[in-house]
Amino acid sequence: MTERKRRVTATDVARSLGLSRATVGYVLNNTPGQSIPAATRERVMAEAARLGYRPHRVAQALASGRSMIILLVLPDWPMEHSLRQTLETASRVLDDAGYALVTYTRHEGGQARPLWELLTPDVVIAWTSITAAERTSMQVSGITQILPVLQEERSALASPTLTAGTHLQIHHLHEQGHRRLAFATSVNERFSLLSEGRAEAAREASDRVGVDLLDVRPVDHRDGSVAEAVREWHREGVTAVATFNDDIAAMAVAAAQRAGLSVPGDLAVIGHDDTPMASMLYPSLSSVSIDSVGLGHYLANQALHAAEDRPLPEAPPDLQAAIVVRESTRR
Amino acid sequence: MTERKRRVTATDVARSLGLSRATVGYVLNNTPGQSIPAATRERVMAEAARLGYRPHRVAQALASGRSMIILLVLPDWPMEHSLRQTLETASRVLDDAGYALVTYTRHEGGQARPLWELLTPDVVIAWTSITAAERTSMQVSGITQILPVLQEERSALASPTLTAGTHLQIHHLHEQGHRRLAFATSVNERFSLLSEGRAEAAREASDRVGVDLLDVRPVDHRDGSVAEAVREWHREGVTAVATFNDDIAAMAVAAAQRAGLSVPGDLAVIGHDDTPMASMLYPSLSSVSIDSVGLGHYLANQALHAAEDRPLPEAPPDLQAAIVVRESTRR
DNA sequence: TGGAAGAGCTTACGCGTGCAAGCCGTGTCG
DNA sequence: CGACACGGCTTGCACGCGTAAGCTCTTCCA
Repeated sequence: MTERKRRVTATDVARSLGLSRATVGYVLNNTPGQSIPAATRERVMAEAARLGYRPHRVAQALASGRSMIILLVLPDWPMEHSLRQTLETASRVLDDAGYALVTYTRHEGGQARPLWELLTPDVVIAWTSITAAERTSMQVSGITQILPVLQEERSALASPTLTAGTHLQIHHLHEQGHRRLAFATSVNERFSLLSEGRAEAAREASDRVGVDLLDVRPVDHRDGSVAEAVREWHREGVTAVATFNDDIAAMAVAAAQRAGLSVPGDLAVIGHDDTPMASMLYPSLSSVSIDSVGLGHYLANQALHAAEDRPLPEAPPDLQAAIVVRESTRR
Repeated sequence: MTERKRRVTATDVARSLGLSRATVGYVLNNTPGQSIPAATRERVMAEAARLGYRPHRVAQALASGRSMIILLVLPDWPMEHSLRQTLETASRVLDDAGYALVTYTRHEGGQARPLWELLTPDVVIAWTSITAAERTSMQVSGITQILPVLQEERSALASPTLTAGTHLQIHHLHEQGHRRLAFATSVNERFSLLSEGRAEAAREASDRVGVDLLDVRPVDHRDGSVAEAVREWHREGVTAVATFNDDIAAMAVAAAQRAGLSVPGDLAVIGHDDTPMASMLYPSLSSVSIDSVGLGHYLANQALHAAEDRPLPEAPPDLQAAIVVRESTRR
């Protein structure tokens, strides 16, 4: 009784029906090129259901050479709301196609055995730059499909999607009548890639719409750099700040309030990502909402193409970012 | 050349050395009960390294019946900072023992193929209540080790750890001289288990220290219920609010400010979980910091014991919660 | 009426590994 | 001098599945 229950295998189903395992396999997999009468098909399906047969994924993976697992390597960012939505969407799309999406956040300290060695995924999506060593490790583990998302070379996603919101921020501030702006990024090293990209986008957008971007700098609340930044901005006549994300925006608002400035009266602030937090604060934060669902679809499709060795569609995703206007920039 | 590189197998190593595969296997696994001279051991190790041999986890899993994967089913909460730290810790501990920790957040809509069917983990840790159907699905998939974390029956973790912080909140507010309190929970259904637990803890703690807990209610910023709550509290002489988490606390602070009340002057507010956000706001939020690292160790150890069929230690984890005093409750 | 075509199966191998059981040669002890 | 232990290996099966190749019997047409 303490003995562990053996799981039901395809052999059990076959034996119970007096058929061969192959036939059962053909039916269950709907293998093309086999002539099996509907009657037999039904008998097999019924018996499999009756016995509670579940294919053993591990054995399938070994035999077929495909694990039906897609591994998404995430950057070490706090998991924001929009990212979660993206993941959910991607996961659902992949699930419909029979794949499982597993997410993996790397540790600071570095893990001894990275997850791709254990899971043998069919595809790895690298939503963060991966080192040469990691790349080698993947290849040695037999992973041939490695999709970069943020990498320089093939960043279909990087430029348009991840910086479009920044352009919108600048446009919005300009529309609100602001002419002297600043951009605040994160001191967090992990964001550097994205942070740089958005800062650059802010410069471009400012040039284009004709406003002065007087300052771009990383700020933090712990070392007093936000406080300092806010003071300087005010002194130099900056009337609005665009930020890298909602966290930075929240910090900027708090610093302004501490300095006795009113938001948005003395300083307008706009965040990025439209975190739930943005609408919870006072003043509520204007922000940029990302098409996280669309992004999820895009990621999933990229992965599916790669998994089935089809060429990747080169068309950039049609993702929309949108300004969400709230109190922190409303006049 | 376009042909996919075959991966290096133990057979390759054996052949290249003129040894049998079994010997290679014994050396690589350090199998006890085998007498293999150091010289041979070294030859095998060297050759394996030279060829870049990596054991095929899938084959290992099939042969040994153990996947060395531990699946953590997470509630559908926003992934907070402390949770991330818990996961990192647990992941690292498990990694040292050769296990991989995979996290899985269930979808609202329900996924067709849950991850445990695809990964065949050795252990599933359910950090959220799982339905009977899910339990059956796991068992059919051959998973015998299912560890509940939040479940009624065996909630070694639930009561002490997840509600200790609430007691601290009440004590802290009492110490600060507050005598008429309220407790704000989340309207979010997903939190209900935890939410209820903490609300109950708040009642207990209030009784014990001798303060009046005048109101316990779920609040939200979207339907105006926070605003209403703050108004009523003020009218009834409530001077301090303890909350379910930092999000609720932030909402309460914002609502108070909107109503023209000062925090903490007119209303003191304390959060829970010590989110990074807590220190970014103005006024900064007092909160409760959880021993997330300790929790991670605890989870990992539970999983390890289960994975190796050892009895679970009944001793409750020695986890500490601590008040972090910031502006929102400082007089 | 003979042969080909095909329907409806089965047999058998491979995926890469863990591990029980066995096999040969040398040394030791009674 | 024979039995026996043991070091140092090898042979071989199992894990559960995908699937190529083959096998038998019927049908159909020249």
